[in-house]
Amino acid sequence: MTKLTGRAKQAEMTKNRIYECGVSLIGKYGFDQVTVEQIALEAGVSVGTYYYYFKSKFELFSEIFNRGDEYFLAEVADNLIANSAPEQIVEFFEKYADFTYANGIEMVKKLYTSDNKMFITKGRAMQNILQTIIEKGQANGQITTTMSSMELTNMLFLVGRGVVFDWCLRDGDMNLREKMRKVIIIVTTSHLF
Amino acid sequence: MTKLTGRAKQAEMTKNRIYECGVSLIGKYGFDQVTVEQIALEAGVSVGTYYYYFKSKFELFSEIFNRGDEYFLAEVADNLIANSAPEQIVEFFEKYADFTYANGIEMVKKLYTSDNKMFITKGRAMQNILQTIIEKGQANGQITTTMSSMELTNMLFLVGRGVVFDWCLRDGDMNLREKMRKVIIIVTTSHLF
Amino acid sequence: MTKLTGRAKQAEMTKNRIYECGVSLIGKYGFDQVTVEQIALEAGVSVGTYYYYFKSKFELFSEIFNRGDEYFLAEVADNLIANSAPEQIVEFFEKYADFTYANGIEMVKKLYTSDNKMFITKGRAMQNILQTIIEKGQANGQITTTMSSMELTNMLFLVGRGVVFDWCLRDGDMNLREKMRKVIIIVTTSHLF
Amino acid sequence: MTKLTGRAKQAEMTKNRIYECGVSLIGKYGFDQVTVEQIALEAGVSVGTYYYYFKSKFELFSEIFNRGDEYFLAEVADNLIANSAPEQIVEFFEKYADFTYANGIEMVKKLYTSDNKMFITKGRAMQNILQTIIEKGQANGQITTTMSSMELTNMLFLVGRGVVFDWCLRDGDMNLREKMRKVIIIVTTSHLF
DNA sequence: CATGAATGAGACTTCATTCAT
DNA sequence: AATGAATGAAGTCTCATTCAT
Repeated sequence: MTKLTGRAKQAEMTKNRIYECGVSLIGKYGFDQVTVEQIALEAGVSVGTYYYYFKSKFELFSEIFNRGDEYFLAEVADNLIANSAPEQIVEFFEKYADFTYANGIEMVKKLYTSDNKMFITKGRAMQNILQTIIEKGQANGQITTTMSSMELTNMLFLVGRGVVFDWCLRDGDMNLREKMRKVIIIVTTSHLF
Repeated sequence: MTKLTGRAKQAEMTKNRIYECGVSLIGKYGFDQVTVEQIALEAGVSVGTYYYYFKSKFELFSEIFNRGDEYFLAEVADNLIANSAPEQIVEFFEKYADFTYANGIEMVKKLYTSDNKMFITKGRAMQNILQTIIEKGQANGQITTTMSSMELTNMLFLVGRGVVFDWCLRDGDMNLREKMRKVIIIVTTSHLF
Repeated sequence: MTKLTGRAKQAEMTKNRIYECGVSLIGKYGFDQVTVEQIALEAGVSVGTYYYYFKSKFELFSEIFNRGDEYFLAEVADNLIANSAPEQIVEFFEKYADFTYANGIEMVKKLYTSDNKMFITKGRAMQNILQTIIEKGQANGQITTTMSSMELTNMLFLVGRGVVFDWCLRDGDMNLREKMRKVIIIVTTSHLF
Repeated sequence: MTKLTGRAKQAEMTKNRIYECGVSLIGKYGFDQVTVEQIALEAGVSVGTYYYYFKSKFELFSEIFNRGDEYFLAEVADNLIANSAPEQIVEFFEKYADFTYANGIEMVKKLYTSDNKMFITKGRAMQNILQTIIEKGQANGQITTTMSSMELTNMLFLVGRGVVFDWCLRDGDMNLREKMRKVIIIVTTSHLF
């Protein structure tokens, strides 16, 4: 089964190996603490090879985020089992918590920096999924229409990020999923929601 | 009680100057981007002098947080004018927003990094003030007792930080005080609060 | 005489393509600033292919010079229209100026570096043409014989290169042909020439 | 006699040591061939110290040129012994040749690159000295006035550089002073001069 | 109290060249 | 004839920290 379709496959494997090692190392020690040399060493390639596949140190980091987003889209979007919109929202954020948790605390810590413009890029997969849920909820009267679906989406993410940020601050020393659930429920059961 | 003239006063002034310049510089460019040499230069002292007053580069950063906490304690604790506990909570977070706002976006951005242990270790003053409000509210039935005052305090701070973090993400391009008010009201009017 | 079809022709075309792209790139950005990878990319071949045709990065640069010399020999040698030797010398250097100009300022800049041994080792074609003119001039008394034809040739080239070098220094911001003409006339009308 | 006036003098000595070693090394091997590490090593300091005194690798090179210019101004300007303007011009370029020669072939080679804007910076000491000579010569009818003093200055430097460039090409294998003398005499005795 | 020269480890990045396919 | 993945030495530069004065 290890039949290699020539160098192309080999190359992809190499890039993947570098990627995996990079993710792992950054996850363990943090972006600034990891050097390109370490990543290369861990991946069993030379520094030059790292730069053959990634233009800079940061590019690998970027890639992490992109892949994560795709993953989330594929796994979560069509697999919500709750019935009502508010319940789906809770479920959504539970998965968000799970997804975050799976990335590892150090990884997430690095991501949760205010300079990370990726959080607020419009049209991100996650945003769209949530907004769709909300719009359906508004359509059948389960969710307030005093705020727009986008505004509500933003607010929920804002709170969700607050939970994750808190989790980071405590170095993961709390149940992310539970806390997320609790907080989101409080918000979605407000008179004003 | 020695009247601060001569060397002692001079020394305090020097330390203060270094501190102010450090804050300003970090606020403008971020902690990692500012060098000790720059701070010293700006303060009109030598690198050696910097190290006479601060054990390391990070120690100045620490000091920023300490002073901020003290300031908050002195100004906010005894000046809440709202009557009910929930209203006081809203007021509290409005002041938190104002205080944050006053620190400047860049400064706050730098502070709002998950590596910043000071959110947990320091800032107890703020926590205590809020917890006291909550406890009074629980005592006279204005606030739920299904969660402990500490748990509630933490949750509120978590949400509050979520708002600030969001503000950072948007580079200050939103009304921090308004958003804070809105979100905190939603939480405190929840069935479960 | 094998009609250049199939592989042989293909190969020559490939080498030519690499050569052209190399010249163009070096002309634009300078030898040190251009990488083998860039040249290969521009030529639509792989790095490996570059090394199949050129032993090193420098070999392409060498080739530039060789081809230039050949070109000069073919075009200039038999096409001088002036009558007297001194006039032919002026005409010769006008063509040298034209030829230089045609190579493009950046290309020439790179060539006009004192490390370029090719000025001495190569370019014999040009030297020979000029020397022949001078010898004829000496033979019929138009040019001094107090210096050997070779010495005079070298001196004239030395001055000619001075003009080109100046042109380089001014980034092409002067009329190369005019200046060349002016300076060479001054030299060839000297009492001592 | 080795009394050190404190650190200031010590520092100056260090910078000078780095400078001297840099000049020497570049003179021997050429700018691109010398590394900062080598210079530091030779000077007996750390790489960091090199960068404490020079902002970049190139800055030392710059300094070489500047100091050379100053030197030329001080030594040559007021020490011309020839009487007529044309003779002074010859003398001037002899000194230019001597000065160039003293800098060492490798050094000069590096300097004689068409990218070196310093050659044509207006108001350079050397230019001014020569132009003054020419203007006096024009004033008392020794030099043509069909060209401006500036034009003549530029032309002479152009030729002078041609000689130096030739000397570089031949790796110093010719008598720079003699050749310079010869060529400049030819130019200054032209009908048109 | 204050200085600032000196350190040196270490970071990121580039690129000519090779070689298995 | 052609590919392009892989190499790794080498280079420039930064900066927190120390210490003799």
